[in-house]
Amino acid sequence: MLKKHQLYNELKQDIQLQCWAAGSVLTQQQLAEYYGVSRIVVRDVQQALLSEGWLEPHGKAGMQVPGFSATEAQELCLLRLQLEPLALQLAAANMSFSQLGQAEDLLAYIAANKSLAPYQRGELNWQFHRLLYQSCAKPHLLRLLDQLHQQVSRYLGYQEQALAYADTSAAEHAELLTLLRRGDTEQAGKLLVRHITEAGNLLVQFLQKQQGA
Amino acid sequence: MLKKHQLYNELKQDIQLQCWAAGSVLTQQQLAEYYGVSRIVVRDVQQALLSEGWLEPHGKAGMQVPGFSATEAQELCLLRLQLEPLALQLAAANMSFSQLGQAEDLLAYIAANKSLAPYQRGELNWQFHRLLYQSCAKPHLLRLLDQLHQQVSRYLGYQEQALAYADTSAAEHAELLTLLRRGDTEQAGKLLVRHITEAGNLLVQFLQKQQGA
DNA sequence: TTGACAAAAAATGTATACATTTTAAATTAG
DNA sequence: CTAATTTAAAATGTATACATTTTTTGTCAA
Repeated sequence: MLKKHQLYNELKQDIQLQCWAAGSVLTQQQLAEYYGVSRIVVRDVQQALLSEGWLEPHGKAGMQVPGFSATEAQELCLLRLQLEPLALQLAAANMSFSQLGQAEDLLAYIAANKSLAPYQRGELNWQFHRLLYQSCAKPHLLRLLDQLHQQVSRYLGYQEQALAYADTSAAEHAELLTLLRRGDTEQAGKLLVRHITEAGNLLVQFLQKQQGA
Repeated sequence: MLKKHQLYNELKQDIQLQCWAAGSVLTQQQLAEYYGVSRIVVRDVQQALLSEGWLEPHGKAGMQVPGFSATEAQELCLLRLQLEPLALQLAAANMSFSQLGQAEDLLAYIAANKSLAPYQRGELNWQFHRLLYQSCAKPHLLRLLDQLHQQVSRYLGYQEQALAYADTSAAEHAELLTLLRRGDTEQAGKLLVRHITEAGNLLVQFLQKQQGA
């Protein structure tokens, strides 16, 4: 029988992989039966996923799997641009070489495993970014960034479109590390802005095309 | 018998008013007995308050009432400065006169009731700010701002120190409205930055003094 | 006295049962 | 046949009971 955090992970992933289609209304009973757990557990998990944007309220019965919109993706990109460069700038001052090393290990690991599942790759990429911001010592800022990442990662279940971008992305990550090691915070910040903007534009364009069709 | 949202409001307010001192560990049973509700309800409310920063995890038993620190207040101010001017700028383009009117009504109401409880005054002040940002049409940005406000308002339970600032604050609010009505987004943004910075500094200084003692 | 181990008490997690609310259906009056 | 009101079904909220985990207390041996 599934434990709470297991159900949390499974349901989240099932939503990301669109096993539950956007727009579906998921009731407690339905999920409890499907995953073989008690309704209480479902309630807790639904509540958690609700506060993280993986589910939306739906009147008084059930919760709804949210859809995708280019507008929302654009907003998320805007917020990343507003907060991540700040986090990087603040972190740069306190960043240790061991952290830069950890980040480099992550890049190497991603590069070595060419055939990771999209959502795994996305998760590791975020871990890389997260590592760069870690030293900013601003818990609330980091919390907001984690939330934003959750929202963005919901969009990256798709992510066939992002595979084309993987190489560019990896190259920019490496360059980011070089600049940080050199202490060139200024350039690192500018690169990060480009990096986020590019990824955002790619996603937005993809969604716009899809909305047109 | 208290309903869920009633318990939510009462407990939150009791924390803000320091009926439960910072550092206290609140168990489900304790709260269930004290407020005369079932543990299930307490669980839900605790979870909600946890995600909003009114409670913190505490090992595996109970949740802890968080304390106050000048550093945290500083961070919250920084984040407000990073996000609220952006929201105002985006909102300015779409702002209607009826919204400006609503905001003005709010100011008048606050001015008329000199003897509001501190937390009520704080709530109304935020409603004013919120109204100015509303038209930005960025749900996630507004959500983040609401979260930040919750965090800040936790600090304003104190707020004897903020009473001295009330007049200045009201004057700046009025000036903000004048600038917006005139369409001078640029100046309005600058004033907002000053406004948030001043309030932040006052709070931080107050906390620093208190930490010294 | 101290440290470790065992037993009991307390707290949380989870399931089941019941109550309330909401939604859908069905029946009836116009 | 339509609309409205009533009735049944379904979903969620809440309480109680049980299971599991954690913490504390107490005892015994070194």
